[in-house]
Amino acid sequence: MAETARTPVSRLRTDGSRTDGSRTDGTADSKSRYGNRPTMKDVAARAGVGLKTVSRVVNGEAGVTPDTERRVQEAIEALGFRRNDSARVLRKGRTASIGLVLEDLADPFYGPLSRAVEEVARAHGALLINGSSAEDPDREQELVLALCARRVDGLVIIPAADDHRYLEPEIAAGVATVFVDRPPGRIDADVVLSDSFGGARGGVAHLIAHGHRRIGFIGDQPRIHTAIERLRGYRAAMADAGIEVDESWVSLGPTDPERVRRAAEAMLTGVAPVTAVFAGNNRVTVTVVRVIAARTRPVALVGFDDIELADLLSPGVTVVAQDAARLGRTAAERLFRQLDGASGAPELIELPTRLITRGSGELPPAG
Amino acid sequence: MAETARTPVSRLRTDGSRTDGSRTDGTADSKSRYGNRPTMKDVAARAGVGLKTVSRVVNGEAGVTPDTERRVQEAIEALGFRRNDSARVLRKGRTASIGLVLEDLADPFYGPLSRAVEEVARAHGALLINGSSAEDPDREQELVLALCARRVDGLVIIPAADDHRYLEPEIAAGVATVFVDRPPGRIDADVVLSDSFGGARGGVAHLIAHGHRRIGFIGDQPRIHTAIERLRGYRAAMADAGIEVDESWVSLGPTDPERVRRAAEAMLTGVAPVTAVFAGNNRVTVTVVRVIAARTRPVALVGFDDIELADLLSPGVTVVAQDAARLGRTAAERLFRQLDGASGAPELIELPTRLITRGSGELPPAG
DNA sequence: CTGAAAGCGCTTACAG
DNA sequence: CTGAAAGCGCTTACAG
Repeated sequence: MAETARTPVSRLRTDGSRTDGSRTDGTADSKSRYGNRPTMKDVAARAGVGLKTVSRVVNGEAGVTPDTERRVQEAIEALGFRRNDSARVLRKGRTASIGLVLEDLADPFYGPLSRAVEEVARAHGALLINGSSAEDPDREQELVLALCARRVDGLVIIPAADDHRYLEPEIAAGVATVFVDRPPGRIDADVVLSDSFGGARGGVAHLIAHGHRRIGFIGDQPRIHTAIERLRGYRAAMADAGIEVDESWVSLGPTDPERVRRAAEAMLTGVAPVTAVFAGNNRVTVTVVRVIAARTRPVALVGFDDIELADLLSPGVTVVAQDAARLGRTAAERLFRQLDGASGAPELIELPTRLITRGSGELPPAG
Repeated sequence: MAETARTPVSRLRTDGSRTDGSRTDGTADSKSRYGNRPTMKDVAARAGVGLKTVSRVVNGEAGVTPDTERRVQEAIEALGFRRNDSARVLRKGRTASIGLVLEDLADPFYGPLSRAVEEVARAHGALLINGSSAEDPDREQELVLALCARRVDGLVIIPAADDHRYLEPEIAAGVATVFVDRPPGRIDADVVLSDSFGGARGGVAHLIAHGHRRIGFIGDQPRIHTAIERLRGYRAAMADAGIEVDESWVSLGPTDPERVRRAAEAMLTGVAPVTAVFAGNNRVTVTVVRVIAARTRPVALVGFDDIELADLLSPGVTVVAQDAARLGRTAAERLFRQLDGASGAPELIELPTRLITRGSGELPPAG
């Protein structure tokens, strides 16, 4: 790492504010607070008007003569005044900010979802406070309650916990709440989900239609709702085709590469090795692709969630895609509808998935 | 989309607070504010103690008898009190929140960077307010100033604008600021960059070492600092090898697939077609991979930024990787050092890149 | 060990 | 058209 020191710069203010020593309220020195920023009171003093008049100008309210307005504007410019929204918020009761709690900011699946939530928030003049639960229920709760303490107007939560009763007082106190991707636990609240069951069932049926009968399922930990739903879809498709599932074909657990690799190797090398694998999410798919690529005998694969460059692999990876941006948009719109006073019963909104065939899911059974 | 209405739930509070009608201050009804949450004043009244004693208990300060503390705790539980950090912040002068402004929350390059910033913020007890500039200078400024109005303690900015003088009053007023990935324009501030020049130079030298002389460069728009630096690295490597650059080999512009595709096709089909391409960032690389895959004659490729599954393509994609997480971590640590009072001159910190060879960059020139 | 008063920087509800 | 007073829900600086 090269560290290059550069020319020192002054961090003193350059806007000339308060060179007149205008603080007149006799309070203790507050240099450390907000870097001693000018307040409306300072502006009022400089412009020779009342506090309320400054407030009117700053908020573009009617009822100020052009001349008065000009004098206030000049004082604002001269002092470099910027309204403290933190104080405004305290008085108004709405913070114009919402919280988004997801599993991991670094997971590409959540990028488009976050961006969609941000766009809706922006359209409503709200800022987005973002945090990762790291799939840890305690961390989720800690983060959610910290957001509530900041009095965010609403929360979009991709839950890690399976018990959200800790949110009941907050919801009762008026915090709008929408769950996404997974349902809340032990409370009733709005939730937007992809059709995990239907998507997985369709994906597995696709493999069956291409001649497979020994099909593996590798999914996320069983405490995660989507893992269970997708497994249920797998079992339904198998049952529909009259295939009995050998339990050695099914593996749920953490989605780190080592665990998934072991699971895949095991079901590909047993006495009744699978000829196809259904991967329960994007992380599983990526690892299974690697395992399959290292083997000589072809293995069919369908993955839940689309992944970048899936079309450029050989064969291309067939996936059950969910629309992450639409999940985020739908959830955020629902949230702002709550904030606008819509007070219907909590709803479950389920978005469809889409099978994208690219080759890996159309391979016939080997051997 | 299936919309399933579920059982209605009551949104009334379940914690039994204020069933005694304890609001005693005679103010106007404030039902709409924060959903009528209990305040320290309510807790104090219920526990029969002073406001300051409640504050002591809530903040874990010493000097409260066990008995008093117990009474206060009981009142807190009974009322479902949660401290309003929004009010606290107004008094304390620090919001314990930082802003992160990046180009696009949906871009996978920024995922690990955001997560790293979040972890550092979390370690310092701060929340992260996140927003996308959409590569629009006006939107960047709007977002940054909105964050300043909320009085975030600091800002981590991946700039879209090339003039940041609008930030001078804010920095002077004490807002800690660190730029990442690209330097600020027309102001002096801390900045953390990857070594774009050196990385590109090394990547192009790698292609030259494998026999290429006609090498294309496709990069981002020329107003983006990294695009210029990487092009400079390309030119330096070519000059080092005594190769004169034909300007038809160089293309800068937006990184949408159509533009990049046209640029790539043009330099691969001209009178002196290139035998290798250096791609200026992850989005360019992805499109160039697609273009190359559709052609019969092999083309060597080195891309700036690593991409997922790059190792599974054939050939694997050779890249100049930057450490996005380290960029974020370094910037955030620098930010909190500013907030802890370190008042040195602004510094430029440059992080090294790493060449990862996977095949595409080691192909010999075709034809 | 405890609490009343003043204040953070705004907006609200009035009164002129 | 304009502004003084009270208040949002906390913390600070004191005084007992």
